[in-house]
Amino acid sequence: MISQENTSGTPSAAAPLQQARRAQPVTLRQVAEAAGVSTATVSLVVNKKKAARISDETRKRVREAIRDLGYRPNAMAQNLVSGSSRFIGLVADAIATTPFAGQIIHGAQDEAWKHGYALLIANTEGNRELETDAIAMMLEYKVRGILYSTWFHRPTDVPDSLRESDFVLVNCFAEEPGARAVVPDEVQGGRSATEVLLKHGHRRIAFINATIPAPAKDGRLQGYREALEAEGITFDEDLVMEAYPDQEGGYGATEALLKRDVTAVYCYNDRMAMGLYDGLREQGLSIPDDIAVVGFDNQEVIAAHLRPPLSTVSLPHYELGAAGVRMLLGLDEPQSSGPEKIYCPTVERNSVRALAPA
Amino acid sequence: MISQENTSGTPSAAAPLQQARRAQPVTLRQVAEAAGVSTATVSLVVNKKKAARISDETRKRVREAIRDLGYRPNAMAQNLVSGSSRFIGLVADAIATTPFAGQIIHGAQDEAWKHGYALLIANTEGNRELETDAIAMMLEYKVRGILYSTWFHRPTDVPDSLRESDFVLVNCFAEEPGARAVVPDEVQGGRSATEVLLKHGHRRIAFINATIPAPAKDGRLQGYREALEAEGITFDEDLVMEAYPDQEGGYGATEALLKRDVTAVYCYNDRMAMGLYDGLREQGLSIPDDIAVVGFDNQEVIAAHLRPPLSTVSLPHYELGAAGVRMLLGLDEPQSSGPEKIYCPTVERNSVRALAPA
DNA sequence: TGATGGTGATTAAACGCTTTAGCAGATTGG
DNA sequence: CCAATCTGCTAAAGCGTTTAATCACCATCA
Repeated sequence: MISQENTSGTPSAAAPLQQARRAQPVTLRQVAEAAGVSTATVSLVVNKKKAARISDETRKRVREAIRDLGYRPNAMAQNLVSGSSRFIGLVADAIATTPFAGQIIHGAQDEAWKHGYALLIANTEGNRELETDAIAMMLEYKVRGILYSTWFHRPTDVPDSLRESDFVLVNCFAEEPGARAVVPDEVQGGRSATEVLLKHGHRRIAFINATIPAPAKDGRLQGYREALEAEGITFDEDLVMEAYPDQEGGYGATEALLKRDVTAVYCYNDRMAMGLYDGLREQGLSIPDDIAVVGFDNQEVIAAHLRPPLSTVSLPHYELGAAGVRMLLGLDEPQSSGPEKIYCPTVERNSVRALAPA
Repeated sequence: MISQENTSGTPSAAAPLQQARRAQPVTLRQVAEAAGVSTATVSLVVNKKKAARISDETRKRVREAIRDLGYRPNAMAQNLVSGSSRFIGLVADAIATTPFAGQIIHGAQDEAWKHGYALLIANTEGNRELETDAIAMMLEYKVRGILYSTWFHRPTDVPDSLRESDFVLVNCFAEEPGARAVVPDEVQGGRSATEVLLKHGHRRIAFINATIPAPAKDGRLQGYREALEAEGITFDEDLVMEAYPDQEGGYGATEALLKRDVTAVYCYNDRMAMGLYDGLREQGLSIPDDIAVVGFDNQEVIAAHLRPPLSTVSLPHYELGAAGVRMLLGLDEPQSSGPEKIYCPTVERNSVRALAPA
């Protein structure tokens, strides 16, 4: 633990209030000298090579030296010599606005660590230039591969430099053949959302869809249809409305919704549901007694804390991140074609109640 | 662009549907050979050393070789030889639940990149074991230093291994002398929140504080007092209430609030304000006409989309991240003592209106 | 003419580690 | 008793860079 620069034991005068100047990191060689062995020997015990023939005596001496000196291997030197880095890159387009990217990161990190990889993350906030720099940085660190993720499910184009590495698209996809991708299963999610309502006896169920085109818009609608039809209910186009997918949109849809005489409504997302709550309340209607509501996305801050707490369908961001890593590493059996679709689980809270028999 | 393993031009049969097997990264040596010069020469032109004497002719040949081969420097080799890595570690305790950590990351990354550093991020989700592993990983990558961040402002203890590196606490602090820290200026924030109300003519202003102890609880209250007193209004203890700092808490505080006969209320955070909105609406009261409301935190999903949009005070997470990096790198002049306090700007929306003269 | 200086490059060592081949000495086998 | 085998360890090469030292060549100058 002795600094090579300052063996006097007194704090450097140059940095009086600062933390003590860090010693140069301890190297293998220093451990070797301290233990009176060669660096090769130290390396062998550090890496617990079973095959290596080292006496228990020596092993012990080395381990003590390691402990005494506080040795930490230099991962960069290891990567250099092993020829392959232990990094996986993750570029995200919006880490700072929703927790969605955070959940992807969380999942990716857990899975990556499980396989001995560290995550190199870059946040681009939609800035193309930053993105290019970020990918360049990852390429220079010779990452094992790159996860290219977006905060909402959408088509994307593959940046040129991305192609210099192995990559997987996460929560987005590209037409480009050979571009592997993981996305949420919107259709199944839409089906699940509708089934929650169906299960409680609702038959006339409205769907407030988004106005803006997106895979979610089509998928969630289709899921709604499928669930209805599986119950023998004919799809009624009049029951699907459209609004801008945020609180204001949901609020604004209230009037149109009430004209439909439904007992339940499935909203494109939680934010719309939040707005709708306000609209419904203004009309003196109570949830879930007068009308049942389900959302989509499971945005905790909103869904779990609305009054009553909102039943919704969860976007599997954590799983997307984890599955992205597995796909990158080739651990899942390869998809026959198209993106891998991840299941969207439903989370039931209190915005749906069994329909009282008429 | 020619793979050493497969020069036939046909895709490897081993990976029919997969992406083409990546070629081994191009090295300096290969560029040197292609350009007919030594590796030293290539290195010199890559790094644009002004001092180096290289003919334009050679420079051009080298650059062409670089372009043709698609050369990218190996950052790990660079770090190795330069003796110091270009990494800054950032450990966060909750990236997956709120966007707060995301904003810290965003700020830290921008500032780090500005100085040529890449961010090595680890999410611990409050798991001590993960945290230890994360710090170990960063230490092995010989990071320049570590930013240890928490998602809400609180005291923390410094994990032992953290001390092996330079570090800065971000959004948290420790008694430990020499532990540098950056935190939000809660007192100023509380003052600002109150001033928004004062500025619009309000005099009887309630404060719904949190029940759980935290620097924010004390600081925001003190700011409230200071702002009041600066206006010559004597602090009335009866006007400060306490509730659990979430939606339910805010909702539950409605009744107590209405007993106080105030024209405005300042909530400990946006989530409480959200609950309070519900409570007020149920009482048939309108915001901001019957009562003005300000929150704290500026949680976008909530504050910007409540009806009416909530005026609030922003927690400067982005700035915390950036300032953390600057402090780590020793770019800001050192604080005389205690954590550096970052300004909390107010963001005015529509939940406050000038008080009509009585 | 020989010293001096400038130009444009190269050589070689070093960074911290892994790993293969090999060495010396002890033990065993025939 | 010598060869073969085993045991415990080390020497040295190599990973992809950077950089100080050096070199060959040519022009200039006294």
